Amino acid sequence: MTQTPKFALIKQHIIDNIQAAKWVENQRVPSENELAEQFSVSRMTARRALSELTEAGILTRSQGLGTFVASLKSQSSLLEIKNIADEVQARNGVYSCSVLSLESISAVAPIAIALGVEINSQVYRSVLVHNENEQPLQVEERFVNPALAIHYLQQDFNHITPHEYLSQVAPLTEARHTVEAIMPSNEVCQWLSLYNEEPCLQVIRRTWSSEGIVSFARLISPGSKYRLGGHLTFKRH
Amino acid sequence: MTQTPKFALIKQHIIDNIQAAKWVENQRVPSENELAEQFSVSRMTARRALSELTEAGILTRSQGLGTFVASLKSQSSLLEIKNIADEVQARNGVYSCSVLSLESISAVAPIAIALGVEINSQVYRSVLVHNENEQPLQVEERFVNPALAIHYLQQDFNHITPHEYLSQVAPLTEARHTVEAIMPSNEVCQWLSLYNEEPCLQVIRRTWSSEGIVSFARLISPGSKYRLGGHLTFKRH
DNA sequence: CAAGCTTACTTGTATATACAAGATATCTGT
DNA sequence: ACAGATATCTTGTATATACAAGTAAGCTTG
Repeated sequence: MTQTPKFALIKQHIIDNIQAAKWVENQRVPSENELAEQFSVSRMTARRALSELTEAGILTRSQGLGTFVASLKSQSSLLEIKNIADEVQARNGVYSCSVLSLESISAVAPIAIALGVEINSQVYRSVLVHNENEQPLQVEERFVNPALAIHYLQQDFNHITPHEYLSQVAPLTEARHTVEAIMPSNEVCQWLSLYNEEPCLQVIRRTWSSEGIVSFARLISPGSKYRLGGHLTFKRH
Repeated sequence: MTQTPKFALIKQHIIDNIQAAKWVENQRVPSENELAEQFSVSRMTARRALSELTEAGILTRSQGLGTFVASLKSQSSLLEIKNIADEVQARNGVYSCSVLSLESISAVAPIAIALGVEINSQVYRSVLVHNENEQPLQVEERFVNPALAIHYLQQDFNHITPHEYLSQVAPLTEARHTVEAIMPSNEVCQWLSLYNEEPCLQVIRRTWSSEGIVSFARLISPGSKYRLGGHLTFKRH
C-alpha cells in the first residue's frame, strides 16, 4: 500500500532531526505514545522505529525514563581484516598457495600459553606462503590446538584456507588481532623471497571458539606489497 | 512474570541448535508459525526471536521462502581504530601533545585530490606529536578541508584532538583507512626522535561527512612502541 | 505440452489491546 | 517536615488479528 513502510518514515524523521542537530546528544526524543499520535500510527509501529534505531546504536532507551539520542563517544572506527585469497581475487590477481610445512610439534612455553595448552604438549603447526601472480605476498605461520581441529594435518590448503577450515570445524566466537611494523627475520626473508631488508606488516591473530582457543597465527607481508585496507560507513538508515 | 522473556528462550533454543551443529549453514529453521505452536506463543513473539537473530547476522530471511542459518562466509573480522589519547589513558600513561605546525597552505596535487578541492587552493595543515609519558608515540600530519571546518586553525589541540573537533563540526559518515609498514623519512625520524632507523606503522585515514571529504591524515608510529590492537566477539546472544 | 491460474505457505507491515515494571512527581496522613 | 501511598508517565513483554506480498507447487485450460 504505502510505498515505504510507516516505521521507516518515523526512523527517517528521527535521523533527520539528529543530523540537523535539532536533537543533540543525550537529549530526549518523543515517547512512543507521542510519536504514535504525531504520525497517526499505533504505539507498536512507533515503538518499532525507536527499537531499531536503538539496536543500531543511534538511540538509547531506559524503562521508565524515556528514549535519548545516544552519545557518539570516541567514535572509534573499524578496520576489516579480510581473507587474503578473497583480496587477491578481488583485484583480479591469481591466487596460489605453497605449503612449506605441516607438522605436529612440541609446544614451547609462549606458544603453549597462547593456545592455552600444556607446555611441551603436541600442537599442529603450518607454514604457508600466499602468492599473488606467483609472487609471495604473505607468509602465514599458524599454531593450532589439536583438540579442536583433529584432522588439521590432513587438509589440503590449496583447496581451503586454514581459516576457512577452522571456521567450519570450530565456529569462531571471538578473535583478537594486533598489527605491527617489524623488520623480518632471515627465515621470513627467505620465505618471502626478500633480498633487500624492508619493513613488514605483521598481523597476529588469535581465535576462540566456544570450546577454547583454536589457533594462533602470524601473518607477515612485505610493506612494499601489502597494506591493510579498511572502510567503514557510520550510520546506516 | 517469567524470569526471562519468552522471545529470549526461543532465541537461545535456535542458537543452541546452531552451535550444536544440528542446524547447519543455509539450512532452513522452523517458520514463525511452527515456532509459535512449538513454544505455545503467538506468532509475533516467535517472529521477534527470528527478527533479532536476523539483525544479529545469525539468520537470514526471505519473504515467501523462509528463514535460514546465515553463512559465515569469509568471516572477515574487524579491527578497531581507537583514539590515541584514549588508548594512552587506558593503560595509565600520561598523554600529552605538541603542536609542531598549524597553518594554511596551498594544496599540491595529491593532497588536493585526496581532499576533493581544487589544486593550489588553500587547505589547513596540522602536524602534531602525541606523547605517552613525554615520549613521542605518534606523529599526526593532517590536511583539512577548510570549507567544512572553518575554525580549525583556532583550536587548542591540547584540549581537544583534531579528530574529536572534526567529529563535532562535521559529523562523520564514512572513514577509510589503510595500514602499512614503512621506513620513516628523515623528517618523521626527527619528529619521533628516532635515532636508529626502525620500521613504522603508518595509518592513512580519510574521513567523510555528508558535505564531502573532511580531512586526510597520516598517523605514523614507531614499530617498537606502537601496535594496533583489535578485538572482536562474534555472536552476541 | 505449456502458459496461466489457484492455492498454500512463507515473511512483512500494521493495529488494538492488555498487563508488567521502572522512574518521578504529587498528594496524604501522621 | 517527613514517610509512605498514589497517580501517571515511561518502556517492556505478549497476544490476537488482519491484510499485503513473495515463492513454489499443483492444477486447469487451451
